[in-house]
Amino acid sequence: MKMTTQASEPCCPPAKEQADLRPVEGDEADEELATLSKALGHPARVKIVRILLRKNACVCGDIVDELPLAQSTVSQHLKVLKDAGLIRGDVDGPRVCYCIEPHALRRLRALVGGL
Amino acid sequence: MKMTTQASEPCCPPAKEQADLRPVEGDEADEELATLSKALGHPARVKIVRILLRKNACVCGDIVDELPLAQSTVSQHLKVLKDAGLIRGDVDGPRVCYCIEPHALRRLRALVGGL
DNA sequence: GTCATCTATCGTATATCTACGATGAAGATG
DNA sequence: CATCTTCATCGTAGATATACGATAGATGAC
Repeated sequence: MKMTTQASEPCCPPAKEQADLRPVEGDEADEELATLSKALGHPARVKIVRILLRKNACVCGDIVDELPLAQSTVSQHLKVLKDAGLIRGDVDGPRVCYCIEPHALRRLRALVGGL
Repeated sequence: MKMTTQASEPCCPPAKEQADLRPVEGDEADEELATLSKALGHPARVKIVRILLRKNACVCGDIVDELPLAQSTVSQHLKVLKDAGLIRGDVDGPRVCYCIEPHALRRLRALVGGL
């Protein structure tokens, strides 16, 4: 029998809305926008982000089931998103719970909006 | 003597604001967001987009001067942006005038905002 | 026509990306 | 302890990206 997504304790609390004062222009902003964009620059990764947003909570394990890709490939995509700061992965026993980093998404929106 | 950016006739008129009714979710939207993001996924291309936005008009020729890259490399980046639909290039005599495709940028904002 | 200018394209070398199967590490279960 | 589950990492093959110099094509100036 398989337990599916039984997030008893939320690993990603609401997180207080905190203003991001960094500039949306300049070399650093350019690098940042490029990094975040590159991370979103693959359909599978866009889908992963949507999955995490849709459930609006940690997703512990069954991301692979929702994509037509091998487990190792999904793990690689998750790593790309994590390295870019867009998602977070918290170890919860035998599995890892992934969730969105809301402030990274807000930052991306700010940077794209600043164009 | 070198003529610099003497855009007598604007190749990129204001373009009427037209609502984009396409969905911001689903497989097609995912592909679209991935394509646009990928195009922005390099600092040089972010800078190019900013240059075009800053002048708010066609830029005819001197994009290369603003980047620490060879002319052929800049041309390649421009092609990536053009293939993604983010910019347009109009031949104007001996040079080519590049400008932003405003609706593509709006579409990107809508897609990112829809996350 | 000849020359200069601007840009795209070709060829090329190196690096990164993307995908997979196989293996390894950590925790749960018996 | 032995086993199962879950996920990361390794190794690898093929594709794509990135950068450059060299070259070609188109246009304007002479």
